[in-house]
Amino acid sequence: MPAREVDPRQELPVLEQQVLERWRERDVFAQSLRMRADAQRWNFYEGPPTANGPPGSHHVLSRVFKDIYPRFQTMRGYRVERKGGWDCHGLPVEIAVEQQLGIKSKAEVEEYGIGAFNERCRESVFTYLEEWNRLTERIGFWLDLDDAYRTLDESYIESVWWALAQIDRRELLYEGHKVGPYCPRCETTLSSHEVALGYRDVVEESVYLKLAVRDGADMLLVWTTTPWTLPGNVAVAVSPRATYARVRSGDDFYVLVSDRVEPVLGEQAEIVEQFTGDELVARYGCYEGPIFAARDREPGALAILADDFVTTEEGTGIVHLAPAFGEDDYRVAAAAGIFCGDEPRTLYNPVKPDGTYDERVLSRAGEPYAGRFVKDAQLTKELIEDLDARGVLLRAQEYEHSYPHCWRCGTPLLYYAKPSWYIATTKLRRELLDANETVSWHPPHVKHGRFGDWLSNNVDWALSRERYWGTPLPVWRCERGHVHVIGSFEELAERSGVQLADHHRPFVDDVEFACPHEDADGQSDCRRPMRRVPEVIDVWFDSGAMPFAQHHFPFEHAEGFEQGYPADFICEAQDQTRGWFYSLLAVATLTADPGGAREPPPYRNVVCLGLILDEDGQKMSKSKGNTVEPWQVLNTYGADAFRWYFFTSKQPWDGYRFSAETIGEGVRLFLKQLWSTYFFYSLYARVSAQELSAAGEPPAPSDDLDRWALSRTAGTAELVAEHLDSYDATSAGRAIAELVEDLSNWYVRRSRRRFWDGDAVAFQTLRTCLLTVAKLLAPFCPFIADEIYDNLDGTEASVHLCDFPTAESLAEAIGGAGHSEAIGGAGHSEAGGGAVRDEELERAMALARETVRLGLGARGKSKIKVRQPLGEAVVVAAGREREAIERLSDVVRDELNVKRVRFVAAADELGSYEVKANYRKLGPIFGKAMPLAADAIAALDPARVAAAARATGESASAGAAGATAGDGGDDDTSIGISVDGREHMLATDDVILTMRAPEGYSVEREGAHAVALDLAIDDELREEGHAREIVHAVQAARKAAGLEVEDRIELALEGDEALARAAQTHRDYVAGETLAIKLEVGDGASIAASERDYSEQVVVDGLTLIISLRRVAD
RNA sequence: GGGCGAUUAGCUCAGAUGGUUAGAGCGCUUCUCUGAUAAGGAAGAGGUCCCAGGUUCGAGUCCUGGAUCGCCCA
Repeated sequence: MPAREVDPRQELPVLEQQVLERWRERDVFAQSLRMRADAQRWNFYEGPPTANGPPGSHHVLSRVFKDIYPRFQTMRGYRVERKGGWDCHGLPVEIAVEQQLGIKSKAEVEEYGIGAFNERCRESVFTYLEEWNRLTERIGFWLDLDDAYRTLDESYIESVWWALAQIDRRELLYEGHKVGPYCPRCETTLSSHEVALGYRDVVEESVYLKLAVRDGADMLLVWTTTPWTLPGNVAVAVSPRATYARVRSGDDFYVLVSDRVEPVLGEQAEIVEQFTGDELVARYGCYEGPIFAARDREPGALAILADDFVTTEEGTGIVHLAPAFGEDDYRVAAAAGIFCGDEPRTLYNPVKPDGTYDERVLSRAGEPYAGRFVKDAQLTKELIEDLDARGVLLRAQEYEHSYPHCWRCGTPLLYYAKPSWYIATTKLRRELLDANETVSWHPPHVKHGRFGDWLSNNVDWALSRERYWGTPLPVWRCERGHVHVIGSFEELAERSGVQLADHHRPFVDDVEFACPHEDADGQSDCRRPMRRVPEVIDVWFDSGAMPFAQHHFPFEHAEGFEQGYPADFICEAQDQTRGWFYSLLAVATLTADPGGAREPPPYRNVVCLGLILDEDGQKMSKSKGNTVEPWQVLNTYGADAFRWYFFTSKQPWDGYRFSAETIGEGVRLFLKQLWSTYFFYSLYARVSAQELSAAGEPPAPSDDLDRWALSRTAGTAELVAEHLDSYDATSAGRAIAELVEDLSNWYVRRSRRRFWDGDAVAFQTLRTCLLTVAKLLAPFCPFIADEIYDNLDGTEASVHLCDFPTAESLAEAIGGAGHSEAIGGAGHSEAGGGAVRDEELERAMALARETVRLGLGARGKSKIKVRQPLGEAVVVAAGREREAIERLSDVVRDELNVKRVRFVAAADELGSYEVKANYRKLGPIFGKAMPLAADAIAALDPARVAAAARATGESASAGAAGATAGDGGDDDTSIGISVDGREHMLATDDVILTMRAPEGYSVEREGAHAVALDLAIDDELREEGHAREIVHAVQAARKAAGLEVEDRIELALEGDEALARAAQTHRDYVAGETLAIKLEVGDGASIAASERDYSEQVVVDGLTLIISLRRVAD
């Protein structure tokens, strides 16, 4: 029996708070872990968020998906550790602190002091920790927050150092002088996956330049989208094999790639000569430079080079080279000997690390551009004016493209030559791709699409950051250039004699030790002091190291790490494709231990979530003010509603368009319907509590409706488990919704009377179904599921400590009787016992419901109310369908309110037919001749076809494989058509028969199914109809009189004679339905005004009725 | 410029392996039920399945090209 009364208008957010309180009291989460302590592991990794900003709706999305599968697998019997984690380091934190301090540059940070600055970072990183924890609990995300890993912890840092030392041992760590993406505000290089986070569409000025060749009047046309790089120009390049043209335009001669002559110069340009890029180089060799004047550059000849990287689809097919600002520029210029790649000082770079020009760059007027930020729009304008004044500008043109910006501070990135530490991930490309092959991606296209492509185009990982708040790069170097990577704190302490309590900057920067490398002579050790390089590492390496670093492996907890590796499941938004998904895989591959526990990949299944957009499809962002505040949703609709929306509204990788209202809709549809069913059960179970407990354990259900409900529930349980096993919460959730819909709108609706009557089997059935739904729903909506379970059963402290239901567990729940038979019984089930799952019955019920639907449709057409009984419904069905509906004909009869259900084998018994070809069957046979075959069939006599179909149908249902015609067309039971000189004997399913409405019946049909109602109403039926109307009217009167549903009454009915007669004839029925212990009918029947509680005159079926009633005390 | 995904009713979404008349929920209109009732049921209106070609007897579904949107990469 339900322990508590259920409020039909329960506010779910309030309920959820109560459930949360109960979880805390009963320590349910911890208990769910303890319970599975010895079970097989199923591993989950938490991708660490940063807590220096408040959590938003997109965090709710990822966190509920991170919850549902672990919760499900726990119920399935696995041990699922759920260690939380926090990403603590990195630029986001530093930037937040800089803003607090009103600081804008690295110089100011150093002035403030690295120690103090990092102390502020350490505090800032947990600013919103409390809110994160509160939200995590409130949305029902079970995560071990007390023992969460934190990337700033000493133990974590030491594990990261260990990993880097491993990587160094494999000779994959190196310092490179490369041109890479660089943020001039943060003054640090970024990695490619960070760059990927910050692309934005921008409109910028591009310029076409005309550069005079060394000898002669011809001018090379050069196009660039980055005018700011022109002061760094040292050469130009052409594509060696492309065709270039020498073109006359007015009085000038220009040189550019042939394909671009018209787009750049217009139609009037005249091609004078053509030659390849190589010939161009040979012909001209040099051009006049430099483009901009500089203090340290003399006018002179600059080289024209040829290289395949130059494309000819855009611009002019001639590009300028500024080796300090472009990867290709750097490579080509170095190869041409313009500077020495090993000697960075020979590289011409007029831009300082803060993104401003140095003293060397001068305007035409001789003014220095020093201190101006190179991407500044005003500066760009001045540069263009300057170019014009120098006579080298052909034209400037706005150009829209997407350009990378710093993912945290928004500053446009520069491609900038800077020494930086790299990991040679390109050397492991094969291993990365192989590991990816074994991962199941959801959705699958990520594997060979976005993620696979990314791995194929892998570039070395730019690891170092010239910043402060991060894991210090454990690289020490002596003046001879020897490099040593420290792999543990102990090693550092041994070498240096210094024990650090905190290995962050600045403390670690002061630690020195003697170089352990051999000196050049090979005889003695170097012994020169080693100092740490100043950089910290990319935070993405921190998070990628979490599988082992969260356990302080290999220094501690080797077992915890090894058993917890790899993850069976991780889940993040798709923006992590190049973020955490990559860093996890890369770090695992870099530190792999072939054949051991650390073999990649570090995860087996990835659920990749889409983005959250607002109602209008716009990306949510704080600046647009279109975010949906999670607390607002939680307080209004609750966590279950929020979760349910994310799980079931669509496949999560497709992204969401939503508003708070959208979520509310889901509540009404599903949660309220479930709650209402649960309320209904609880209400009557409590009313009938005494008799039910007196009756003891009810027998196993034998009623078809009960067995149907249980079978549907069992089938759904299997389906849900299957879907959740394949990470498809959407289909699983929708299956639950369909079940609840069936229980509410069919089982309960059909069984109401049994509940009023205290039918123990009905209670047992519905309780079992509801408890099963609660368990199925537990991973989705953990609050409402637990409330229902706790009130209806409560054997365990929580639904989350139960096993996930199966068809077998359901059989046990309703009494083992049927269970053993279920194994023996092969498919066909007989009434009375049998398996819980009865697919035959489910199909039959579906057919019966279809029949009812059609019958109600026919009623609707005829405008005869359901309350008016009719004589018969004629159902067109044959063979197995007929048997199925016949089995459930009581249901059909009752729903349609008819006296009889008559079956006809085919619709011609009712009326006339149309006959149509079954395209699906005949299409493959006739091919091109199909339209002719269809015409031939349509031309057949429908009645004959129907008769033949019936005959073969019967033989088919008797077990024959199909009717094969004997000899030609004279067989009575076969009809042949002749198409295109081909004979074909029609089998039953070669044609589809549909019926036309006959006279005197209302017919509703759909496909081959049809239901007709006999509309004739005789006196008897009419009288019964009146009686029903009278009951209806009295019930309304009871309600108007304010009576309780169980109140007994005295009733008097007076009025039209026909009504009075009907009431007399159906006296018992009327009295019974209205709970009247005394019923007077006829002229003068009434209760004295002083005695009655209520009286009214109503019109029933167009006739007058006077109702008076009096409540009788118990 | 390239890659991936999306585009189906006013809205949110379903539509295995190509098959007869493309579905559901919400919203709207009408009717109905009334002992779960600020619920439930039935019917109706509402669609160039983004466009154009192609393959096929037959395309929302397969192929090619294009458009729009989103994401990602140059």
